[in-house]
Amino acid sequence: MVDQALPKQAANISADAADDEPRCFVAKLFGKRARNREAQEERILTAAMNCFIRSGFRGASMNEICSEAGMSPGALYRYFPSKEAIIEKIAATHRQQSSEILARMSQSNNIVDAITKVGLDHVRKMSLNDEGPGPSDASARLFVEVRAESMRNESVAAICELHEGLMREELLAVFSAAKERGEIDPVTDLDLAVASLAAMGEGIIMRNFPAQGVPLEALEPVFRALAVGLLRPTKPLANK
Amino acid sequence: MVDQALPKQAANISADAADDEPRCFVAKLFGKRARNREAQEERILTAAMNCFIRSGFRGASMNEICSEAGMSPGALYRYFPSKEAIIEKIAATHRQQSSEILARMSQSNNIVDAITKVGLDHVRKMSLNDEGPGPSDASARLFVEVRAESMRNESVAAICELHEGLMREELLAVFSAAKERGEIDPVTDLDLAVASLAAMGEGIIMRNFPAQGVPLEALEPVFRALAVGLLRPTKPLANK
DNA sequence: TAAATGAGAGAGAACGTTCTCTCTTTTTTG
DNA sequence: CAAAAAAGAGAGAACGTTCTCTCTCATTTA
Repeated sequence: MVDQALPKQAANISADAADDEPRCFVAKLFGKRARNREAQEERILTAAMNCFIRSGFRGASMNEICSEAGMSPGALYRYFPSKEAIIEKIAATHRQQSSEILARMSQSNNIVDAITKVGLDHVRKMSLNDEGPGPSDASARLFVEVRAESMRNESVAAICELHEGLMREELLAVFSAAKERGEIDPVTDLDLAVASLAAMGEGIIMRNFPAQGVPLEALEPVFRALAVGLLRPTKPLANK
Repeated sequence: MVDQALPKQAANISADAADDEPRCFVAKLFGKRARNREAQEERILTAAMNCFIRSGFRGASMNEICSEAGMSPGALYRYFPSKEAIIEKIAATHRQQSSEILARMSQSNNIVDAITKVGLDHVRKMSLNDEGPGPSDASARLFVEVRAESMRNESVAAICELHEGLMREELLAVFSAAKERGEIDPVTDLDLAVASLAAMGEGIIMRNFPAQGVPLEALEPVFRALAVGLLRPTKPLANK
């Protein structure tokens, strides 16, 4: 008696889960409705990002975002409870993209090559405006905007700290491994090297060299010099 | 008849110009009134800077600035025609402080020492909050704020470009001199080195290491490594 | 038909700015 | 030098606009 409903639900999951008209509670999670909701949220986020790039977090109004999304305020507020929530979501997405590049850092056994590559990947990803519209320095603008906001908005600060902490950990792990392999001078302060590299990488992303006519390849020796200078790698055949 | 008034003014200039109660048109420039006006402008700018550090250019309201300055809107608008004008003035002042450090760059004949020193000076000046109140990363906040604003505000962009152009010129001149002295590998791309150094310096200032517990001295080897890596100086007694 | 979705007017607060008025200081006049 | 006139400085209410967000009501979807 009590357990009559449960087998029914279970049956529905296995039988109708892929249907167009789900009739059970999983519909909320996987049905057409849910898919539409996600699409709308995406639409809003894309529009908001364009507006924030154009006018800044504080400078862009909800009306501007609504227009860009082709949506009424009533509709938009069905998907996001506040402007703040949109800001936080966009800050999180943007910083996550950064940290994902680091997470896939190659475990090459040449530490200088590894960080040169990761630096270039980072700049490539954050600088080149893959989608058509918008200014070529779109990502750099968003980067600075998020950093500025994180300095006076606790929620955004926490979001940044989360992803930047991950990035620092990742870098530190790779550096530590290289140190143990004897690739790096044991005297090197790894924490300082990580922090310095991160800060300088931010500086380079912020100024958006590719958008100013400096080709990506030109940055290769810059990152290499940075890596050599900060990590003081022992030469392949050390002379000591 | 027509020129009766004029000699009177001229006489006043030579006789009473240094008095407490000037009666001629130079009073407008050097009198008590003018001094008071400057003091008030200063008061407004200081208040506005605190507000902008706290809430950002767009986040701070004119009421907030008025309260901080202990002044009514009516009074404030007597000194600045708009919020925009205050923003521009503060952006200009902040960037000028940066460029002034570069302008006094020592003409040491050791290029690595020179840029290490200038880098440290820059961080010291921009990081340490000399005045008492406000967060310790006040200058870094303003730095990021100005950079963000410069990416979507043409007036602020022009102000930044002015001072940053001066800084680049100064650096380039020093580097060129060093190159001619044979201190730097002739192959080095000086323009790229200048741009990279500037970008990385901005990154370091932005992250405000001193405020995060990293002492200034710790940054000395970082700047040194940066200089060596980017400029590829020839060793005192080159081995080629 | 019941629930989900959206449009759009609009509420209410906050915004940057201006206006009017008062008080003080400076200059001119008799 | 005293009185009158002008100019400067500031306070604070009020302006029109714009802000974020809500509410009502129509339409679509299942």
